[in-house]
Amino acid sequence: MSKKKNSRERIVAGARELFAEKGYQATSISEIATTAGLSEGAIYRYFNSKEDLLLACVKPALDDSLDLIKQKDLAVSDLRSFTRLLLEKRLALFHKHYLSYKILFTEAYFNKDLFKMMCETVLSDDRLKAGTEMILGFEEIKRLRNYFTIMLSQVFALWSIHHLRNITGELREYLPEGMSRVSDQDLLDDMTDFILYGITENPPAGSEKDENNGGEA
Amino acid sequence: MSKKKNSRERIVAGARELFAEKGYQATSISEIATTAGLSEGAIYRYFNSKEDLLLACVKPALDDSLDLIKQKDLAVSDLRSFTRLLLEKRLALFHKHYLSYKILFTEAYFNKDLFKMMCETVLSDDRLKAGTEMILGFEEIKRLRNYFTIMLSQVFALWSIHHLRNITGELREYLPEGMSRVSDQDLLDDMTDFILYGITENPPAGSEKDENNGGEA
Amino acid sequence: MSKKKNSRERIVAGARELFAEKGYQATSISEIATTAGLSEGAIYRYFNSKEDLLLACVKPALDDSLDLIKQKDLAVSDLRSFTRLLLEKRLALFHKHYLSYKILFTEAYFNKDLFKMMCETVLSDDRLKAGTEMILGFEEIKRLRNYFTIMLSQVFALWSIHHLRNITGELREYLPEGMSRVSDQDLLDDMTDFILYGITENPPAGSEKDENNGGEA
Amino acid sequence: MSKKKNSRERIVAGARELFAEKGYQATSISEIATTAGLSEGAIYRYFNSKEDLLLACVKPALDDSLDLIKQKDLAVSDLRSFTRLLLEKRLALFHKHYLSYKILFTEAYFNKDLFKMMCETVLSDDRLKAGTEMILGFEEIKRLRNYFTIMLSQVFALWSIHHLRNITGELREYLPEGMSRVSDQDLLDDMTDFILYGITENPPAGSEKDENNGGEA
DNA sequence: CATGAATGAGTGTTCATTCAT
DNA sequence: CATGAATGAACACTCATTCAT
Repeated sequence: MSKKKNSRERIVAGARELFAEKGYQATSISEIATTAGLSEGAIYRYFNSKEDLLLACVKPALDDSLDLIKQKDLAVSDLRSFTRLLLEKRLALFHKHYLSYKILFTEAYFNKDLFKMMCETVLSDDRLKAGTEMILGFEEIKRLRNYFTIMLSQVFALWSIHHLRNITGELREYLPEGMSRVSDQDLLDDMTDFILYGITENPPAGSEKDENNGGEA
Repeated sequence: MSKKKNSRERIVAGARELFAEKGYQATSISEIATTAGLSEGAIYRYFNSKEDLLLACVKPALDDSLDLIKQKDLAVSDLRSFTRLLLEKRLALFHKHYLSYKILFTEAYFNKDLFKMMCETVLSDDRLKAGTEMILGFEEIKRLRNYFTIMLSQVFALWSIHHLRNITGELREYLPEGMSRVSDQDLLDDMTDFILYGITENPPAGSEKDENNGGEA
Repeated sequence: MSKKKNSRERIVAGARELFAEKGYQATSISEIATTAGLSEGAIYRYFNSKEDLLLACVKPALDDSLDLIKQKDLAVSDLRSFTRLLLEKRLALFHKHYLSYKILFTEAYFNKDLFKMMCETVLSDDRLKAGTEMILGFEEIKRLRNYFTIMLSQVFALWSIHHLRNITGELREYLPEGMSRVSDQDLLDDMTDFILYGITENPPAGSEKDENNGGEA
Repeated sequence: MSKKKNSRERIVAGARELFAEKGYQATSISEIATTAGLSEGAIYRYFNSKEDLLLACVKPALDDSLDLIKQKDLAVSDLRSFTRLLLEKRLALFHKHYLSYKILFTEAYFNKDLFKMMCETVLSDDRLKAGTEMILGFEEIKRLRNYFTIMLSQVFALWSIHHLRNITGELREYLPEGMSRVSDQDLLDDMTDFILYGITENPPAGSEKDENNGGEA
């Protein structure tokens, strides 16, 4: 059983890496098998199809993602902490499941099942309801009209920053001197301030980041 | 000659649509030929390879994109107008070259040549220098540390919003009641305010068209 | 030991059903194993190969078939009884070993070993000699020239009728109203008369149960 | 065009031979391609799938078969001529399309589309209606109850004889001295007499075969 | 006596590309 | 300019068989 589990996990891990690296279509079962140290046929003992394997690669990330907003520790009282915590959790997910999210964001549009899985996780009724309720508790938010859309877009913004930091190497020859390597803590603080106060306003005294020394994933 | 040009353009237009719809790998030359009303062999009279065709599909969008920041009309004096104009130009590009950007954002990571083309356009020395100079002229910006990164991320945020609005149909079954269909003008105003003042601060009197305290979708 | 025999028989029974239903090539060892409630590997404890299993499926039918003409009760004095008895025995075999004959008639031509097994059983010297001797005893037979061929062909005719009766369900949509469901007894009587007197001559008085002038299906 | 047609026909002819020789499942596209002097991929320019090719192999035989009973020359006045002509036509089809019928009789049961094609041809309403009408005109037929079934079964009987004559070589080692090599004319005469009068009755004077010297396929 | 993980050769099928016409 | 037949390598997937346990 341990051997079997080992094989399955080796397959998934290798496939995830390859799918993220070269794309789903450009990755062959044969490559995945070689990476896992198995024969092609062996893959099909664990997965019915290449697509099944794709879904399996991404599932843990979506499961983890689903738990994000349910967690009790999101129930913080002030908007700044709430916003930062949300970003922090999201960034932690991007760290932990970087490859999976890379796969998701590039393949989901072309794969109906993946798209469905992603939507059902990200846009589940429960999540939306819980998120909306939390937000409605904050009076400081002045412009709610597109709050949902804006928050969603900031997730992609955060992803794009995280992703760019990860491919700095590939960008080096195109970027003048390499993008600023900002620490996670600084990035989170900056984004929190940005979301709350934009680029022109100073954060209110006493709300500044110095108080945020909490651990990070 | 006009016939030839005609054929070439029919090929590119059809290929762009197919690449955007189904992805590069999932689109066959045969399909493209059929769409263009030509034979498979005819494609190779205009393009040396499928990849060449891919690059050709995306080139006009990148060329247009390159002109964006060079234009004189970006030389506005106040930060709000500058920011809004930048967003507006960007959104206009997304409108005009929606299919091309869809292709870029999904294929560029997996195609070295496409990636290079995109980087050389988006991250060209000229662009960065010009952009940086403009920004340095505005004293209102309080937190410049990651200004570049943040602005770049907002481009992806804007793209994500635009894209989500375009696939509303596919999302309908996953979203509670359909995402708010905000007009381009409102979207640009909201994003400008968001970037400048965040979600908590009111814009300075007189800088906004409207007071948006309405409910949320 | 009883367990083992049990397993072996379960395998053979399941395989026979699957081979008859889907064909030899289209049936996988894995299916057979599942049907028998065993693992794939277990099959190879009882059979050296899939082909071995195929032969085992069909063997009992051939063994039974071999006994047919040897039996003493075939030694009847009149031709009608002899002919009918032969048909009756044959039909009984088709009933008892329907699946096996289905396999035989569809696979034997493509499988040398199966073909050999079948020929050695059906066309054995003993059988032919015994059959010929019996026939030579009947003076009523006017045209012996191809008696052997004709009798052999009637076996296939009988099989085709029996088989058609078994797949009535699948034929229903193609047949006007469903083929006449004739009882075994009537079928045997009809065929006997047909073989002896054809379709135009009435059987001699007293040699038939009934006068069949009824309509046709 | 002539080249193309040539290829298609070479593929079909080769496939038909291989399917008949080794069975559908046991024949690979690669073999068919080699036989036709083409690459594997080329097959798919002419047929969408292996199954399509199978149907194409068999179609001409079924088309010809469909025409059999429609032909005017079947409108003969006496039962003997009618019966013999039917057998003769059938045997001619078996000669002309021997390989196709071999395929049909071994694969049709396992291939729904083939089965359907065969049934729709053999059991078409028109055929049955036309056949029934013709038969009803003959008063000599004493036992009509299973006339349809019996005639159908005689087709299989005729097939089995024809087939056995074709595989005499393979049977030689199992048969005492080789089966009687009866000419087509004699076979048809014998079978006609058999169907009309069975094995015991002499045909009425003057109806004998000497009058049948007609050409044969 | 039985398992089931693993193999490896094979399957039907697709497709970018070439080239004679 | 354009065709479309042909290639050949690749693909996802299957399966009879083996073997360590």
